[in-house]
Amino acid sequence: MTAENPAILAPLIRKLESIAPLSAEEKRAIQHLPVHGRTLTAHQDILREKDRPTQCCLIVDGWACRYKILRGGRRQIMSFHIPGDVPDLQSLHLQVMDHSIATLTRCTVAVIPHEAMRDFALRFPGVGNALWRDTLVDAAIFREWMTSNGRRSAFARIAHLFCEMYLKLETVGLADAHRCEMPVTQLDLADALGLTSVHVNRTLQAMRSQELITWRGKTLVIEDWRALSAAGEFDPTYLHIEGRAAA
Amino acid sequence: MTAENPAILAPLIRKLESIAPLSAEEKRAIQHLPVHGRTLTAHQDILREKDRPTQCCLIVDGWACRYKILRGGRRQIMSFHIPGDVPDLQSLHLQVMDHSIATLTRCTVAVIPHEAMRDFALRFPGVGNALWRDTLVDAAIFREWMTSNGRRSAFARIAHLFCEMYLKLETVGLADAHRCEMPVTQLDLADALGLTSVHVNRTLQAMRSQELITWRGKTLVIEDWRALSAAGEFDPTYLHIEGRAAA
DNA sequence: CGTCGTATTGAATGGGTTCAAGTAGCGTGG
DNA sequence: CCACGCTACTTGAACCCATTCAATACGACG
Repeated sequence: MTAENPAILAPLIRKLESIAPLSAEEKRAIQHLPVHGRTLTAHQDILREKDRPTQCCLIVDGWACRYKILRGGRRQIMSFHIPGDVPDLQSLHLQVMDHSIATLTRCTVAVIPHEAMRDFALRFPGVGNALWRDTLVDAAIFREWMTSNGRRSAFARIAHLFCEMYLKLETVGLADAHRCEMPVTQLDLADALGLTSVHVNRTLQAMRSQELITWRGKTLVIEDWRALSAAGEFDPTYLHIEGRAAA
Repeated sequence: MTAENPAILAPLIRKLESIAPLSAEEKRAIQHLPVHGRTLTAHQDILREKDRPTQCCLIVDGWACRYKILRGGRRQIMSFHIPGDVPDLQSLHLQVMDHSIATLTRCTVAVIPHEAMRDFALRFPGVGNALWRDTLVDAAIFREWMTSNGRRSAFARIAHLFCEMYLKLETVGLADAHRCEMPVTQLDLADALGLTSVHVNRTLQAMRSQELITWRGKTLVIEDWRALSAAGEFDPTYLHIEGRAAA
């Protein structure tokens, strides 16, 4: 029951290396985690509120999100997840899911039993700390989204999110030159930012007409990083990326 | 440099016991953590954005909050903290503060060096796990506040917050009979919920006229828990309190 | 008893929503 | 290769929840 394919764990290694250096031994150990891969179609639940999972789910390819549905069908998306992320890492310590997790695109995921994760964190406390650290960065991102939803205009919220996603992708080697994948719909964006898709649409048009971004197909290009990050009041400190300070 | 007064660490023990059982040995070890107490007046910063703290700060008495100031003086309060909380626990793993922490009332705090915290978590992995778990519950609360700010009406946001704070206080033995301290101003509430104090005021009046709450001086009474939690769509699952299920 | 922070009230304004209709893009199968 | 059908995107106009600005009342404390 070892990895069917060593490549399946490469995104996790890249992610962890962006948090803390890994020894050769640690990398080898990660490669031997007992995982198995699965392919999921777009818009498919991975976990649902109230579930009690016994395994973690690493995103190998594609995008996923956490979300919650409220009365009346309102949806709040709480985070977007990209290859290398383990969106349900928290389930190691919190039995019950307080939100759902779903794919946004077609996804390849790797399933890792809790048991294996726990053993691993004990045998390699350095990696365990990196994992804890990662959940703390996630929390910082939640705080920032809370701030956006509470105190920023629609224009600033969208700008801020684009800057954030670009940097996260760049950090794990999935973007450069201010160009990245953005395979979500305007409705997904609206539900992440506490807006309506109608208003997201109008605001994106303003953003395009000011030549801050291009977004066609599933590719986002940030045409003017300075102006966009200024509009979003974006300060990357909260992402805690090594060697990256305030804008 | 041991605790000047064993009582100073009692709130931490009560909090940790609400997360996981503690052995007698663990309790004794906590009592011997090298802390020293400080008293702070209301509205005083404990830590500021960009600080690089080398110690943690346990709230022994009084209320504190995390917050961030945006351009134009807008403020977002990201959490309220009560006795037993260690609002800067994250600084163990994240060097730079991405937000500030301040007192809301007169506070007694206990300062604990990072070093001592880390040693302690290594010697008592059970307690270390409880601490990690606590940061994950904090993250769940951030997600819930994000959801409030994004998708709930002013009325529901206030109702939701009151239910949450009451339960948190009750869990550590600081409230019962639907009555608790709420030593914050309407402006603080507004900045936590992404509203203006004017609108908070009007919404509180509606809430009072429906006889859901009484809030005079610094004491909140939830007169109708059922109605209030329904109005706030409050489901305590995200607080991950042992033995407490959905409403 | 004055003073400063907090709470309250009124009226005008506005950012974002709602509802409803129409258009473009794209994968699929005939 | 085009017709079909679905989903995502776009547009317009009316509406509303919450903000803004400004003024007044309260209340705790020295």
